[in-house]
Amino acid sequence: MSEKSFLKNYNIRDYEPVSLTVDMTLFTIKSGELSVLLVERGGHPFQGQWALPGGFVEPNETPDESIERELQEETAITLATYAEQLKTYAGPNRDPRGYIVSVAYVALAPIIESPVAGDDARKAVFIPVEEALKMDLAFDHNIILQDGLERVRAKIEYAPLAPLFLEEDSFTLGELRTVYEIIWGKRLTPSNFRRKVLSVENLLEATGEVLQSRIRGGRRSELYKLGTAVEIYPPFRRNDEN
Amino acid sequence: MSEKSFLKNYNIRDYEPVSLTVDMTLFTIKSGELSVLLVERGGHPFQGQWALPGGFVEPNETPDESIERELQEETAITLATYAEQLKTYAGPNRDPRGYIVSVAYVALAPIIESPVAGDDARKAVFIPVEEALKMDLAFDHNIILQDGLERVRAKIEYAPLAPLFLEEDSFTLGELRTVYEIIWGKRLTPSNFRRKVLSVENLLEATGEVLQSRIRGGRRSELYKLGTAVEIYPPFRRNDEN
DNA sequence: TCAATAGTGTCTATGAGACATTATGCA
DNA sequence: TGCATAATGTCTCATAGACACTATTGA
Repeated sequence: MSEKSFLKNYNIRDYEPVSLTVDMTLFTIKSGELSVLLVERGGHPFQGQWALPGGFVEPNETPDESIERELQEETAITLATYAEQLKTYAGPNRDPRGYIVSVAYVALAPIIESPVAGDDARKAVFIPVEEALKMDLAFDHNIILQDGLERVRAKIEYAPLAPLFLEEDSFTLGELRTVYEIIWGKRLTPSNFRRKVLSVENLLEATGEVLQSRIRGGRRSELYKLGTAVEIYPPFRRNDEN
Repeated sequence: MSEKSFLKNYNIRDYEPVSLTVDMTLFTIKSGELSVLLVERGGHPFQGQWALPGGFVEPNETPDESIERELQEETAITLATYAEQLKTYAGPNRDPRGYIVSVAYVALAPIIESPVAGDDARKAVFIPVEEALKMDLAFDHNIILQDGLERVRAKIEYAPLAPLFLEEDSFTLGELRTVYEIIWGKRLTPSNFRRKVLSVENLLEATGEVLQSRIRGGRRSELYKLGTAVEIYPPFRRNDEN
């Protein structure tokens, strides 16, 4: 501890301190649309404007721990969510309060019916990404959202993340396909999708069960759950022409 | 300005300030091996130990600008280099001096014969990555190096970055193939590699010239330079079994 | 001549898109 | 019966790996 104090005087205080925050792009699928969680800012700057949820990193936390805490606070209940670091946005002019470093994350969650407002009575709602991109978000959050969206679209090509958008552990191939269709914004041929996912070793595991209680017609489908594969290889492809 | 001062008192000082640094994994190919630039630390902590080059971000800089400055300082001359953000490493226990945020970058450069030592008289040398990974680097730099290496190996699959390891603007397909072979650590079939790179639209552009002055035997090869393509699609594949 | 590298061409296996066909369920 | 979704199967094209073969140079 005494050494730490000594070292603190060494050269670290020659530099202007900065503040560390985390921001997240929390995606879910709501009413058939890929949506992102936005909060209305309760304080300055950008008061009253919409922003990505986030907050300051506590002195005893890593950013990973901080984002985990934020996720719990925003979604109220403990969800089987997923978060990974996206990119860091920093500079002297991002925030009028000073030099702010924001470590941005991408997080995925099944639909949450009522995300709770934060401590400071912020409103929190899921907004379809198409709409959110057109809004004038606080800070540089439009750019962060754009980057986060691209990450999600790219990453489900080779990582088994799509099932995280589904509420149940077991799901039908049609449900899984719908997730891809919504995120990529294009239709996929059911038979080809089926062949593809089932050909990846250990990606899905058949439960042997069949989905009961269906709303509209159609053959009852088999239920699958995630297998042990950590990578989709060869990856799916979302674009041929693009 | 008065508003800024007011806002500064709003809530930003409720949080422990942190220090912002950048670190880079600067890769090059030296003597047929993928190598990374390491510096010997001149000051505490980890004095005398090897580390990735980096430094504190100045108050008026973004991390991107900071890494650009570091690159210039380390390589002395202005190189056609490339740098992109890798990941941010932060936490209360990474550095005995306090809470340090390090934004890590991946940078690529053609071989630099004599990288200069930094202001604090540090030694700077390129070390083959295989060796560097076995060393006990300062801080969490072993992890950063591992992550940077994986990024390079993955990214040359779909981004036209490999030519950045070559000194000249124009190069032969054999030279380009060798870059891939060194980075991936596996042999590629020359004819298949040729077919692959030439089939990607606008990836390479034939100069019409032929390489003169060859050391050992072999047919003289045509010279190519980078085209306008920003993406290699469909991507190269480095692994089938893996 | 031989060795070494560049460049061309061929065969084959794999994977993905397109799409037909059958199966099963509800209204 | 009609419609909707699930599941199976087939055809074809594009791509990549393996590899044979020719071309061109220096030693």
